[in-house]
Amino acid sequence: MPAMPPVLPHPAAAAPTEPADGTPAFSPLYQQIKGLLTRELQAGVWKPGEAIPSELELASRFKVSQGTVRKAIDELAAENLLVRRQGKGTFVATHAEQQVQYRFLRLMPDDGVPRDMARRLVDCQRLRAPAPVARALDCRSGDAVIQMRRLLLAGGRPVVFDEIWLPGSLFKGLTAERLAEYKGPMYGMFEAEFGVRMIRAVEKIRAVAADASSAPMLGLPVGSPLLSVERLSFTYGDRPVELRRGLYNTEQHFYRNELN
Amino acid sequence: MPAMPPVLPHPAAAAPTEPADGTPAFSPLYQQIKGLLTRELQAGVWKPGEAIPSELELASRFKVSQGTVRKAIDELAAENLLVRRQGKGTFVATHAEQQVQYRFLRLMPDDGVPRDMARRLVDCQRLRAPAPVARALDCRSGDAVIQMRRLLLAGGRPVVFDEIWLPGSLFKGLTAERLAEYKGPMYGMFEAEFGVRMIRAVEKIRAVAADASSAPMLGLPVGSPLLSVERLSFTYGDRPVELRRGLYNTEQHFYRNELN
DNA sequence: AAGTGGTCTAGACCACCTG
DNA sequence: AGGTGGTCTAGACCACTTA
Repeated sequence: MPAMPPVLPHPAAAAPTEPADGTPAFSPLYQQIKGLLTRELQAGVWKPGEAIPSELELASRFKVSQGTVRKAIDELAAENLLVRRQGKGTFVATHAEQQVQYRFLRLMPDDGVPRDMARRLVDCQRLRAPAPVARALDCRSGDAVIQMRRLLLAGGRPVVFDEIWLPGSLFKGLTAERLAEYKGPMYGMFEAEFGVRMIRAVEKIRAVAADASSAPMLGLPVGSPLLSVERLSFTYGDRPVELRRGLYNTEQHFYRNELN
Repeated sequence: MPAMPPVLPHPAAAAPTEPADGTPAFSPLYQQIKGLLTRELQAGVWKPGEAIPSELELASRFKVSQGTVRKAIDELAAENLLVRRQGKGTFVATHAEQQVQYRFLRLMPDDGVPRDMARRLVDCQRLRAPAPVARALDCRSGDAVIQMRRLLLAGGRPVVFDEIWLPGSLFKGLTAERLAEYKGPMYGMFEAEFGVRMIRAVEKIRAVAADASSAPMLGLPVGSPLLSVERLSFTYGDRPVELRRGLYNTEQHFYRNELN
């Protein structure tokens, strides 16, 4: 006698084949599980670096098979929200305690050996969002934002000049002092101190000429070609939470990208 | 009575746990299947755009379950070697007949609406590989290579000036005429006419100043900042088969990149 | 030894496409 | 109706980690 086949579709999967509005909207079970896990991550049920419950535990909690939980976790791991470690468990991804110091920084020295860079804070102030910044951060022009500028140095020489904009509402109490005293990557501090986790980002890259304000910062003559990297970073739910414009001196470094 | 459990490990999986040399070298079944499929792709058993055998067909051919074939194909699809189409089959990926005209070109106009660009061939000649080109293409300095230069134009204005180097051994018979007459993306021609398929690429991006030879090509004054995009493209087995250096005018375009 | 993720199987059913 | 990929299950066993 063969194993009992399921008699009914799984309750959570019982969605109409084609809703009235024409949108496809058929959601496999594992996608729903993925959504539930994402919401718990967003709510901070499990902190960055912590283990989430085991696959079997989650399977019994959600009343699905291990394989279904597994597929959900697979996708979250592919999106770098979770990290699997065989024999140990599945962990919430974190920007801190990471082998790569800057997960989003694609700059490499010409010899290809990544070395870690020193940081030097230039200034940090609260002010009202200029219109383009407000547009990018999806807040109102004039809302409180934090602007901060800093340098990254390789071998004592400035290589990157960053100007960073953060929504004031999410980063209350962020001051130059707290920035200065924190060790490790800035995104690590953001998630540990402010609960803001950068999930993904898009960059717009151009070549520009160094102007009178950026040239001295990088110790270059005005007019030198610089890589302009404008980055918009997102947290859960595709909410933009950081706008950053970096000017890179690419005389001894390059921006590395992989295509496939 | 429960279903008969497997009595022996699957023959193909019967690899020693720890070989003498210390390298881990445990290969799950689906990885071995993936390797077999990759070799058949490389050998050209199935041409770009064609369907490969169905999962059940492959499963019975390899004497494994459908799930194992499925996982192998999943990975190949994630690497863009195969394309799955529900209800139709699994197909060999191709650079031709693709919705995106240039799969590897990340350049976008400022308004974000991708338009297709015109091509203009500048020149195309065979010559002996200079040392740096030979090093990148993993051939001997002095070997025959094809050098070709061309422009991409948006709205009639030049935006990209490319210099492309190809190993002569793989592209016998490539001439300016054949390039000019071919419609569609160049990589599409490479795979259709020469059986060379670009699988992945790495790019090194810098900001440079337009020099006396590039500035006129792009209709810009000498010294204008340009994005320099050096791309090395690989085919199966990580063999480098194209070196390309593009100079992008980023006044009205930007290079778009996603991080996650 | 126990717990975790990783692999593999066999089988059922669903969604999609084509004759 | 029949074929293809896509989802889901239940269960076994393997590899890795920790105690």
